[in-house]
Order: sequence, then structure tokens, then C-alpha cells
Amino acid sequence: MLRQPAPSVSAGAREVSCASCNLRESCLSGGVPTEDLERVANIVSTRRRVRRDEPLFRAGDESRCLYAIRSGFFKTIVIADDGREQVTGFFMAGELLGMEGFGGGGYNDSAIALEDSDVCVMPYSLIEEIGREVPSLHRRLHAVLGREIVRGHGIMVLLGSMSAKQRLAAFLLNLSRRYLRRGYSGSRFLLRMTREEIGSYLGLKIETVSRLFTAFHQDGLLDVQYRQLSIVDIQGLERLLAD
Amino acid sequence: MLRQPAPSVSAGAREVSCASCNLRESCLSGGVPTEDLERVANIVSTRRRVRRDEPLFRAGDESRCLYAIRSGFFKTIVIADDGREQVTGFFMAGELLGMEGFGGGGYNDSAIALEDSDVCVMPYSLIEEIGREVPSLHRRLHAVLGREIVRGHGIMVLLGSMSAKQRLAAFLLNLSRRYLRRGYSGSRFLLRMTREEIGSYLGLKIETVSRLFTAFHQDGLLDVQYRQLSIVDIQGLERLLAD
DNA sequence: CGAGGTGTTGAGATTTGTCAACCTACGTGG
DNA sequence: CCACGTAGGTTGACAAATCTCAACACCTCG
Repeated sequence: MLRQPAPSVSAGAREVSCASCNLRESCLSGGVPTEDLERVANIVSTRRRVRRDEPLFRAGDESRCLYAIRSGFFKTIVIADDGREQVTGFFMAGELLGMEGFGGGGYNDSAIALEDSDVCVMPYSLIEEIGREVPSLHRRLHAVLGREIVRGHGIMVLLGSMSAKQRLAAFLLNLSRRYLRRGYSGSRFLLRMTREEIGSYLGLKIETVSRLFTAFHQDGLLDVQYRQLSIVDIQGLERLLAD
Repeated sequence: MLRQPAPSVSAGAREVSCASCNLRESCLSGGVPTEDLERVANIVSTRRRVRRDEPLFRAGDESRCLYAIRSGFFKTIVIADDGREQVTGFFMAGELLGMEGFGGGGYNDSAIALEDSDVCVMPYSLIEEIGREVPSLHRRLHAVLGREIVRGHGIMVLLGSMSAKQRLAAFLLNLSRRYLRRGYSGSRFLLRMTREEIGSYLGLKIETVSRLFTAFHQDGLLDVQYRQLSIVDIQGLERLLAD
């Protein structure tokens, strides 16, 4: 949205304060008691600005850092041995990226900014070090990793057992909920990704996605003009998931 | 597949030795230096025997333990809000179960034994406690969690971008590789799961799975009689994945 | 103002699912 | 030890969902 000149900010000195960050609860510091927040803030060694279409990290990069999105929007993609490319997730402010590299396995996917974005950079080494001293952080880290595994399960259910219609409905409802939780409208928002990216994520072809948007519109469920989406009948969408 | 009377063994005293376990490398203790193995062995508080068709844990159980399979075979299933059921994985000796409950989120899936099985029970609390003192264990834990996330990505690619034929080929090749690594034949093994379970895992209907087995047989790729599988032409299967 | 990326729509092909019949192995109880 | 019931597996014919290919529309940006 706002598109700043982006001088690739690096906050070598810590102007970062988790304590005052309004995304704290969904971030790594969520659930960490106030008195420990200052120490946790030290994990954020730098900030980084990533321009639209640029990678935050790439599969194969030696992974050393976890990233928290302060602002912006990302997709993650996996490229299989045979060149198959698949979008594995969309991530917005307050969410974490780079979890699967934990433990030294290297990143397995690439994170690409879908708009100019701003992230907190948290080296694994610091997380582990400070985690040793702040048990609540340690626990939080594990919870966050566990939740990422669970997110994967949700996508497996989506891809493995839902019709195209249901997949798109589930996807839109998921976006809606996440925007809502962040204080944005859950019924009117911009789709930051192309139809093709939606299709890749949902295991559908671009034409199918396009047709479904049209069908949903005709069914009075939503209005959509290119990237601008208005959900008209949330419950109608939810009902689609029922069978 | 010896089937013992199974007195629900509980090794309150530690007759468990990670040091002498031939599955060590793939287990949680993998990569932990020999001198620390004894401490790591203390994580295994008990052993548990699970009979065929019985759950090791269920979604919603308060999760407190990670499980390592000593012998046997499991499936994990997720049941969505609307009752949709999906197999999210098959697990064999040396593999870990219950990772997503780490951090206190509770289990999100259920693990069901597909044959009488034997597992090491490792309470999260002990893992964390001993992990604080044995950094290699700590790192290993993170690696294992990261790998589980990556496994999820692989399934997303499979479900999101492969044809039915390719999914089944990929599945069989995956099983083959895992048996091979364990010292079993990679070309001749028993399918521990039903066609329906395969179908659920691959996002296919049972009839489709059945037809694919027939087709693969006719193409000279494999022989199959119910659960007994012989891969005749591994490279042929691999070639299927190419496009 | 033109080009290229993105999105939409239609017609027809293909893949996968559905329904129904039937077969086979296995375990149980007579 | 056999017979039968049942769960699991296969096959066929047909239906439905989704994909493919192709044409075109729209929007943005240089």
C-alpha cells in the first residue's frame, strides 16, 4: 500500500521494542511476561525491508534466522525436485517466517514479498540463547513450531478432501479471520496475490479460480473486482464448507 | 510382526538404552554425542505397547509426550470441524509422533496403530529439562520439528500439483525409501494400510487407488496382491514423477 | 499510446468420482 | 475344521468436476 523509498533499514542499534509492538501477541513474544520482554526484544538483531517481488530468503539458503513480519505480505513457495512449484502459504503482519529452518536443516521454501514489507530479523542462535534464560520464550517457540505443523495439517485437509468451491471459500474465510483479528475489516480487503498464486495454493488452475469468483458473485456471496474483495455473505461461504 | 501378549509394558525402571538402540540415528537422540546418550535415555520414562487399531493418542488429548516408534506402524488422522477425516501421515519404526503438541497446544491429530506396536514415551517436560543441559539434544529437537514442517510441505506439493498416478507413485517410492533405509527390502514389502487409508492420504477415492494399482501392474511397474507389494521397475515409477 | 501482465469466458477433453455389482481373504462360531 | 459373514478390494459404466486451449478484456506502467 504505502510504498516508501525503502533504504533497507538496518537497526543495528535496538530501536526495536517488543513491549510496544502491537503485534506482540501473535509474535514470538506472545505470552512472555512483561518483565521478560526487554530481554526478548534483544533477539531482534536487525530489521529488514523487503521490496515487492523480492525474496526474504530462498530455499537452500543456510538458515540462521526466524523472521517476524511487521508490515507487508508474503507468500512462501516450495520448488520440488522436478521443478514443480507450489505456494505453501500466505503470511501477513504479526506472523512468522522461516520456522522450518530451525535446527539447521536449511530453508526448504522461499519467502517472497507480495508488497513492500518490513520484518524483524531474529537469529536462531539468539533465540536459543535467550530461550535458555527465559522459559516462557522457550515454550512459546515450541508452541509456534507446533502451530506451524498444525497449519500444515489444515492445508492437507483442504487439498485432500475439499472441492474447488470449498477450498476457495475456506481460503477466503481464513484471510477474513486473520484480517479481522488484526483490526482490519474482515469483509472487505485487498487480495495481495494473483489468481495464479491462489490457484497454486489451493491446488487449482487459474481459470478455475476465476470462474469460482464469478460463481460466488452470482450466488450473492461476494463482490470482487480484480484484487478488491467484499464478502457479502460470510455465513453463505461458511455453509459451503459444511458438506 | 511377532504378536506378544502385551502386558502394557511400563519400564518404570529404565531398561531402555538409547545407546544400544539401532534406531537411534533417526530418533530424537540422533546426532547426540555418545557421552550424552545416557542422559538422553532418561527422557524415555516408559515404554508403551499399542495394539492394532488402538490409538496412541487422540486429537484433543492434553499433550504431554512425544513418542518414538520402536516397532510397528501408525497412521495419523485429522478430523476437521465438519467431520471430514484425513490421513496426514504414516509412521514406521524410528519415527516420531506427537510433535505438534509441543508447546502445549494439545494434539491436533490422532495416532492409530496399524499393527501391534511398541513406542518409547518421552514427556515434553523431560525433553525440555534435559535439553537445557544437553545442547545437542536441544538442537536435535528443533531439527526434528523443522523436518516435520518440511514433511508437510512435501505433502502439499503432492496434493496440490500431482496427478493421481503421480501421487501414488510418489507414495510408494517414499515407502520404499524408508524401508530401505531401515534395512528392509525397498522393492518388496507389505502395505500396512488399506486402500481407503492410502486414498485419504493421497486425496483420492478408494476405487481410483485400486485402479491405479491395476494400471501400474499392467504397465509392468509392480506386482501387488492385496497388501503384498513388489516394485518391479523403480525407475519407471520415478519417471512418472518427472512431468 | 502501446505492451505485457493479469483476469475472464467459452467449448471441449480429460481426469477423477459415483454407484453398483461382484470377488476374495480372513476370522468367528458352530 | 468347515461355513459363512464381513471387511476389504476390484471392475465397469456413467456422471461430474476440473483442466486445457484459445480468444479476448482490462489495467498498469513505461
